[in-house]
Amino acid sequence: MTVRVRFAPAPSGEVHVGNARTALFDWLFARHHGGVMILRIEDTDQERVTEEAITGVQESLRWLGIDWDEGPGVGGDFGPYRQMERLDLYREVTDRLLQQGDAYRCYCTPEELEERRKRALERGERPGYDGRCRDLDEQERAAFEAEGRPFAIRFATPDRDVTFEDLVRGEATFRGPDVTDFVILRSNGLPTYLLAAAVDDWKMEMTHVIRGEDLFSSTPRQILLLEAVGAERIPAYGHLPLIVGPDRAPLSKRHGAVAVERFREEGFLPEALVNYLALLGWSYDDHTTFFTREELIERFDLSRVSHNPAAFDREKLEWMNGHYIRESSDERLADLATQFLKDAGVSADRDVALRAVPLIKERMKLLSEAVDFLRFLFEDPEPEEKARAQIEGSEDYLREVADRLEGLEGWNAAAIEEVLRGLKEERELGSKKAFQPVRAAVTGTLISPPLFESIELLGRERTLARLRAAAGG
RNA sequence: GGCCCCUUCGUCUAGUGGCCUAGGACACCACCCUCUCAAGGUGGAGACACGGGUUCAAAUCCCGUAGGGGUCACCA
Repeated sequence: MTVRVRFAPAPSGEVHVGNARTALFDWLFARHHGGVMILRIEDTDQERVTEEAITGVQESLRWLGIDWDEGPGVGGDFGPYRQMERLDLYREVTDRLLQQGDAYRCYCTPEELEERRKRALERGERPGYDGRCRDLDEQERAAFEAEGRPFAIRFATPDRDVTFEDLVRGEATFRGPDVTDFVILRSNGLPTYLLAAAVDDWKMEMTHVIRGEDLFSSTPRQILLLEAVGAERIPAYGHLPLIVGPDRAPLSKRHGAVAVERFREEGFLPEALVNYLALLGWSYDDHTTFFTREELIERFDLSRVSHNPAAFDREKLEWMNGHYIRESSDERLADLATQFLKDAGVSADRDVALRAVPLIKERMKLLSEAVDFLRFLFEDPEPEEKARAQIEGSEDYLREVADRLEGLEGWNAAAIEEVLRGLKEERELGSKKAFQPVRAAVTGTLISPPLFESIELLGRERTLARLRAAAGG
């Protein structure tokens, strides 16, 4: 049997890392088993889903290197892969359920439901649907119809327990009375998640449904639904622990960046995010931290997925990103750094960036840091406050440095270092006194790539000009 | 509130009754290296939520308590 798994987002904004992690695990599971990865767009909530977000999901997944075999852009034998293009299917299933007596029209208005839910909660009772419209008699029904009341279609859940084997948490049982009747078709004619997802999982022949823990309790409802429509096979379900913020509350924007796209913009490498996310809720052994994509695919196993919510730790992600930056080729880093520089409004030259990359690759945790490190190579610096403080009082010294550098025969880091160290010795200066004013004058900052190499890269002409400008002419 | 799940260093985790004096990683501290900042090296501090059992033996099994999370939507 070919493993078929799907990632089925409801694109209403940017891709949250929690969803990205779910997508990753779906993908790793599919690839590990040589199965099929499907991307399905759950766009039945017309209020929230946007076309832009639908494109965004695909871009984010592609950036992460998560590809799909069926879905938007690639097609497949089980399409269409957008639920809004499958409405006939859902209506057909709903009609069948209605005919079988497994579903009924519910005339309760949202206000009434809200009111009753509130009262139930106050009385300490279960707030789920109370089944009021399930047993309306002909007269009551006729009255509502005559009134022209809009109605939704509810599934009449059978009064029996549902047990299933969860792929990550083991056997789970839901008691009949705890699974209340739920809406499958809204009054606007669109299906709810419960119906659409279940029907699609069935029709698209999903073998495994791996999703977030927030969907855990929708499982019995979907199983009941599939049993009622006579699905020939019901997928195996697995629920992943949620990702929470440092305060253990659900991870959200107030915790900082949570969207994949934001991480990209901030200068994270996709392999760093993937490696980090893989380790959020999953582990391989007691010591392995770095995994290539291939190793992840080979070793991924749902049985090693944790059961408890994991806190997102941005510092560890950054550390890991630094590791991957150091591992990256200078060529790739040069491309990326140039792009970040340009996005920051600095007209950077790729060849210069390539020569500078070896100086900064072990200094960055984020690619965006390349901007501050390399800016001085492309534009004359406006020394920051602390840099100015270093320059003040060192004017004569800087002038002397300029004079000596001007007479230098070769122009390379070693020769430049010799000159500066020579002067340092002559004047009996400490390292700070000797080099920080120069760094300040040349780069406009006190934190920069190594000085001598930076000066070499800058070139004699610009170095002398900056030194003399700082010295007051 | 009902139901369900979870609870090992601050964080991610290893651990499936004796290998645990509880291992690794991030973060933190100290030292080394050093032109700034990093990177790197060495060392350090730091956890089995609590209370009862079971057992020769429990982080590991059972019960309870506390805390956290999920869900009970015409949102997914």
